[in-house]
Amino acid sequence: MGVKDRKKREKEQRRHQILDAARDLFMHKGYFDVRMDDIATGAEVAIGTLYLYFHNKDEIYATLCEEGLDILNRLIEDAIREEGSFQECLEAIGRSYLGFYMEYGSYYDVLSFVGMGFKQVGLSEELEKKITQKSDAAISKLEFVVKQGMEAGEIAEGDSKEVAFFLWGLLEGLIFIHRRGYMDAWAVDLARTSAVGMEAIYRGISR
Amino acid sequence: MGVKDRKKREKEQRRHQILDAARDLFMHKGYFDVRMDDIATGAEVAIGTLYLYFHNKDEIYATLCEEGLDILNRLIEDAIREEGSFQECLEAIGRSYLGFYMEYGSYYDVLSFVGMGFKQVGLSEELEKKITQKSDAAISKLEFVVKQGMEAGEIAEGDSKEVAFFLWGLLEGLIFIHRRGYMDAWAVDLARTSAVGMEAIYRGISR
Amino acid sequence: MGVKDRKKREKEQRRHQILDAARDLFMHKGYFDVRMDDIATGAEVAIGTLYLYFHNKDEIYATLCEEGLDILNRLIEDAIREEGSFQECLEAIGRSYLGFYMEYGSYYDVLSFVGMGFKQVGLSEELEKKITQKSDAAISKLEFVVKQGMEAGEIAEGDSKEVAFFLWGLLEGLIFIHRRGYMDAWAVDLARTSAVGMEAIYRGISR
Amino acid sequence: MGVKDRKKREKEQRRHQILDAARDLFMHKGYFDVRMDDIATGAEVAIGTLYLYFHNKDEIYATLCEEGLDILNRLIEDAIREEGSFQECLEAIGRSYLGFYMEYGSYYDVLSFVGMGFKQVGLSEELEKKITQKSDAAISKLEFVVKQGMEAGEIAEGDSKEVAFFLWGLLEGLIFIHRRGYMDAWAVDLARTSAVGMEAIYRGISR
DNA sequence: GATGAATGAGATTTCATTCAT
DNA sequence: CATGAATGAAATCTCATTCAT
Repeated sequence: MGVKDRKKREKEQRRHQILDAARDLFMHKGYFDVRMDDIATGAEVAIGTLYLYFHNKDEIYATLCEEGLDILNRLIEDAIREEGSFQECLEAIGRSYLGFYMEYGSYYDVLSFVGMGFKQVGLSEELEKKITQKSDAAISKLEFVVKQGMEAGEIAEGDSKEVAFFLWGLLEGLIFIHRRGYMDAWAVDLARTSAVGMEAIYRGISR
Repeated sequence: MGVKDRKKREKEQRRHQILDAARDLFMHKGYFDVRMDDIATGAEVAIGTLYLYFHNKDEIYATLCEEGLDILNRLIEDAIREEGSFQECLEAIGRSYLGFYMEYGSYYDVLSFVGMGFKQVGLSEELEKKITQKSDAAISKLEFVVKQGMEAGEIAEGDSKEVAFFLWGLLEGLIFIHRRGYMDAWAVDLARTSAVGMEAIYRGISR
Repeated sequence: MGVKDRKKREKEQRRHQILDAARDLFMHKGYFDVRMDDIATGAEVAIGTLYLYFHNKDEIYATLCEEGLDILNRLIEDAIREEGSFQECLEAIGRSYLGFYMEYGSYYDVLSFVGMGFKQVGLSEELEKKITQKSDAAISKLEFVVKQGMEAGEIAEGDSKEVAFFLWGLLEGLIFIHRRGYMDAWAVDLARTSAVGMEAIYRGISR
Repeated sequence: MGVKDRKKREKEQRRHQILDAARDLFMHKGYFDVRMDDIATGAEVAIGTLYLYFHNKDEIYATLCEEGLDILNRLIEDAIREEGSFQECLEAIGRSYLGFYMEYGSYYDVLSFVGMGFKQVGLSEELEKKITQKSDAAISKLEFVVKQGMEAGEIAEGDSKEVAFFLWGLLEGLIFIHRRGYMDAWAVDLARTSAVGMEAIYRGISR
């Protein structure tokens, strides 16, 4: 009994070791420059062990993508759940998005890579569907918040989808730029710029 | 003499053939899925010939990046040169940026890949410096425009760098999202969303 | 005491389970395409258990070969023991050989593979010796029958070894051809062809 | 012009180098124990070169099979073409078959392996069809000879297919036995045994 | 005695780059 | 200058065997 449990726990642990090592490597070197050898070394297991837990390199990668999206969605949901005005909600979402990027940067990189439209990462259609689904979920939530803001009269009427998209675009774009290193080079702060930008938009669309 | 000229012309032409083939391939298949063989076939030259014109695969790639950035910078300069109010200038820049993405999409993809922050492309530091330089040039121009707008009293005083960055961020983010296919899936128009978003920001920061 | 007996019985049983599973797999998929995992699954034991009963994969294979040869030899002995003329004896041997092939086809395949003359199976010298020994036993018996036939004046004098070999060759060759599927393709019956062929030879060598 | 010709000749030569090395290795070590490395070393080329001439290991193997069958068929045809009595023709065919085995033993091994019914060698259906076709051609020729012998009244009437099969079986079986090393062990000569056996059959079926 | 997770050597194949012609 | 056959390092994945529990 206890033995079985411990074994199961150990297996789970090993799986995590592998995913942790892989995430770290994918983040720093990108999908193509990570060798299965590297992951094995990083996880302190033999190469063969990797294939005991995952079918192939792509599956490791795919698993990381899913994990990342789950975290992101949870963060956004949390941000929305907290009640408050549209403005407060917007701020919360922005903080969540940035928070995900700052705290789970490795996932961000992993996900970006998939999203780039580079088809070489032979992800299964299943995963692609999952990613789209989970991303759609995030957009839906944002649009819902916008709609509520309009209905409450807090912001001007308009195409809620469009508004949701440019809000998302601002966040995504700033992170993208930060990721490339331009903000550090220009001594611009991501959080501040994001806050100021969101506020500008808010003022631009509020009644 | 005429002979020398012709030879030179032919060499230039051959170089273009190679770059054209490479750009097309990199755009459609991504850096890693393009083989030197493919480029040679596409350019209708022998594989060895590629190495007469470029040191290696990365250099071909690097040259394309530079070309792309040159075009982008030229477009932005053109947008700024046309005189007018800050608002008009902003709109012109937005249109230029989007225009670059729409008309020179292949360059955009190529550049995005570099921008991933991943080191996997293995580009030389020299190229990285060049790219940073040329990107910086673009930001400088944008910041300059913002500063002028502030000095002219058209928009509120503030950190011009910050404003420049979130304007850029909005454009970059919207393109990024569009590139991933989400806009098509949600039936949202890139140009319209961009215009509406920019206007919102403008209202948010104008006096 | 009963306990010890039961244990011994269980061990013997387990050994059989393993051999049964292995024979079945080797027959259907060939030596190289059978994994130790497959055998373990088929025998409903853990992979480690295989190594409690056999040193390695080859030993399992070798054991099956021995079993097969033992059966074959027993069948031939039975055929010879029945008294009668040389002709009757010859017919009985032919029927036995074919019977072995038809009823114990899995052993036949297993043995053929060894007989390929290829060293790739990597069997121990010990096994090779055993197989040769047991095959030699079969030939000896056949030669003895031929010699008796000559001495009895039923067939012409001659090199009894040679005669034994071409009798064996006919049987072996027909089975080989049948095994490859040519008889089915040409609608030729193995048993009949063998009988007719043996009879032709008999007539050719009988006084 | 001369240059092109020489290049072509060299390519053909290299192809032969590879096939020669491969045939030798397959003969001595069997399909599975031959590594692409071994073939490359044997042919004195780099590993990559192998893949310039053949798609994969199986294709090398397949090419050897075809070559072997072509040689065999040519030999049989030659044997039949020489006019003469059925008996003479039969002897000629036997000599040819044995000759193929003795002189082109490597091909024999290669072909036997395919014929064993081990499916692991992932030969294309195309090749399998070719092999069947070419083997069928050989059988057809043999049956034709038998039929002529019957019509000429040299041998007794009967099922010509059956007769053809047991003649083939005798040859195939003797070679098979020889290949396994039993003849050497028993100091029996293949050629003699074959000749005596064929003659016995001939006597058995002649009028 | 039984288990099965872990091991890691080793196999096939790819492709950027070179260099003799 | 142009060619393209040859190179060989390197990557992913398999599977017989071991050994701690």
